[in-house]
Amino acid sequence: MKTRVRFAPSPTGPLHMGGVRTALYNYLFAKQNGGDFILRIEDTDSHRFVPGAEQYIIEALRWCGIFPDEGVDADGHIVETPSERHPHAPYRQSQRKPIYRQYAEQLVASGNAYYAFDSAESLEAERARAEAAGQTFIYNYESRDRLCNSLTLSAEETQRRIAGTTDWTIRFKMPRGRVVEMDDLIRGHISVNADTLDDKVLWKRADELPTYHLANIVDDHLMEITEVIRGEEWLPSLPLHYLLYEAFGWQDSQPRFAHLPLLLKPVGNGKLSKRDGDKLGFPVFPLRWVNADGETSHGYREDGYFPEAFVNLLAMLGWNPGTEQEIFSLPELVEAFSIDKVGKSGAKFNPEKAKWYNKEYLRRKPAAELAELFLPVLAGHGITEVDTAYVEKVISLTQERATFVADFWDIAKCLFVAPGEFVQKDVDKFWKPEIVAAAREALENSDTDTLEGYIRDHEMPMGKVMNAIRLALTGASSGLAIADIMHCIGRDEAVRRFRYLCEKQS
RNA sequence: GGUGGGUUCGUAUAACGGCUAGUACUCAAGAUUUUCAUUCUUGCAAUAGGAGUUCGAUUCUCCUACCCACUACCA
Repeated sequence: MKTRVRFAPSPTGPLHMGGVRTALYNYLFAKQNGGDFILRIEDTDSHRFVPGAEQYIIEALRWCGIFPDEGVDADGHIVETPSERHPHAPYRQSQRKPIYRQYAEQLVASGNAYYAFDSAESLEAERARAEAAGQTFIYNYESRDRLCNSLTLSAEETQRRIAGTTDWTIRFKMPRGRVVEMDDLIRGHISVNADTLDDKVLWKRADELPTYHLANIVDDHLMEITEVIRGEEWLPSLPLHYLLYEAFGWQDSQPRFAHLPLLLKPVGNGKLSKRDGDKLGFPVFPLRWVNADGETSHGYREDGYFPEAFVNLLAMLGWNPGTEQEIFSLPELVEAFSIDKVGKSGAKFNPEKAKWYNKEYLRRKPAAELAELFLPVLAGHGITEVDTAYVEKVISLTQERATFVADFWDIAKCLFVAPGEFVQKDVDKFWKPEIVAAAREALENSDTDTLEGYIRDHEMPMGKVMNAIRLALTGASSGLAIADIMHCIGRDEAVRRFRYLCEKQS
C-alpha cells in the first residue's frame, strides 16, 4: 500500500514553527517511503477563519522546499476540483461540506451518535453546578440520560426539533465500560477507559459543518491516509478517533498514528508562543506576518535565515539521526529520517543553536550566491554601482565572520565607504602622536604587500601601528585584516583615509 | 479537579541491561593572529527522588515529585 500522509493545518493565523516541523516530518516520512504528502486545509471553524492564513501556510511550506504531491497547492498550483491526478479534491474542508452530513447521520442510525438539543447556557449551568460540588461535568453515560437529546426525547419531538431549529448538534455516544487500546508509533501502547471521556460534538448544526473530529476521520479515510503524524496536543483525542473508526467499520484501514512532542519556549515552562519571540528576540514564524491590527511578527525568512538552515534546525528539534551528524540537506533528511528516533519529550527551542545553524550554512555557500543576496543589502545602503567580482571578493573575506547576509555590511562596510565616524575609545587608545608618525611613515614608504615587512624591519610596535591604521581605515580598532582591506580599497584610498583622520584630529 | 503524556549537563541529544555516561550549542581558560572574528586545545556541567527486579539499572516495574497537553457547538 502506498504511503499517504497529510498535513492538515487550520487557517486561523500564521503557521508557527511547530506547525512547520509537523509538516516537515510528514513530508520526510512520505518521501522516505516513496509516498505522497497531502496538504489539506481544515477550515471548519468559520468563526476563527483568518484571511490570508491559507496563502501564508502555502508560501511558508514552499519557502522550506516542501511541495505537496496532493492537496491545495499540489505541485505549486492551487487545486480546487477533482481530476485524474487529484481524485480526492477538493482539499479544503469548507468545500467538502456536502460530504460530512451523511456520515454523521450514519453514526446516528447505527446507534453510535445522537442528536443533542442542550443550549450553551444549560451546559454552562451544568458545568458550574458540577464545579460548585467539586466535580467535573462530563457529557457521557452518567449525564446524557437526564439531558436534552434524542435519547431522552420521543422520536416525534426529536424530529420536530431537528426540523424546526438550528440549535442542535450530533454527539458521539461513548461506549460504556470500554477500555480503548491504542498504539502510537512514537509512544507505544496506550490505553484509556472510555468512561472518562465525554460525548464529543461531531456536527455543528449552527454552522452546517462537522467538528474537527468527524471531518478529520472522514477525510483521512476518504483520502486513504496511511499514517497520521500530528502534534501531541491531539493525543487526548486519540481514543475518540479510534472509536470513530470502529463505529464506521473502518478499523481495518485505519491509519497508524504518531504524536509528535511539543516545541517548548526557550526559558521557563510551556509551549512556544508568539510572545516568546517578541520577548527574546527570535522569530516563531517562518515568514513575517502582519495581522489585522497591523501588528507585525518576525519571520525566519525576513530575519535572514536560509530555508535550508531553518529546515535543518527544525528537523533536529525532537529527532536525531543516532549519529553525530548535525548538518542535513532536505534530501539527506529524507534519507536519514526515522519516526522511531523521534523523541517523546517536548523540545525547548534554543535560539543560539538556530543562529549557529545559519552560520554553518552561510559559510558553506558559494561566494557568488551570497553576493547575489548581498546586492540588495548594499543597494539599501546606497551602494548600487558595484562590480560583482569585487562583492564576491569582499564576501570571501567576511564569510566566516558572519551569521547572516546582512552581517556582511556591518563587517565590511569599510570596503565600500570611508568611515565617517570613529570610535572614541579606540581613538584615545591608538591615535597618539608617536604611533601616528610611525604609521604615516610605514604607509607612505610601502605598499599593500610590504607594509607589514616595513613595520617589522623598522622595529615599530606592530600592534599599535596596525591598529592606528585600522582605525583610520575602518573607524574602529577591530575587524578585518589590514592587508585584506588595502587589497580591496587600494593603497591610495588607504592613504587618503589616513590623512583624513590626521586632519580631523589635528 | 479529572484523563493522558513526559523527565540524561543551562539547551538539543547519545548510550543491545554491562568500560571513566559520549557529542553539539552556550559559557570559561589557553594557543594562534597586527585587532576582532575564525581555527585549534582544554575545562565547567546531567541520569528528578525513593523502592523493587538483577551479578549489574540511564535503560525494566512500582510509588512520589515536578513539567506539559487535553478537559468548547476551537482546531
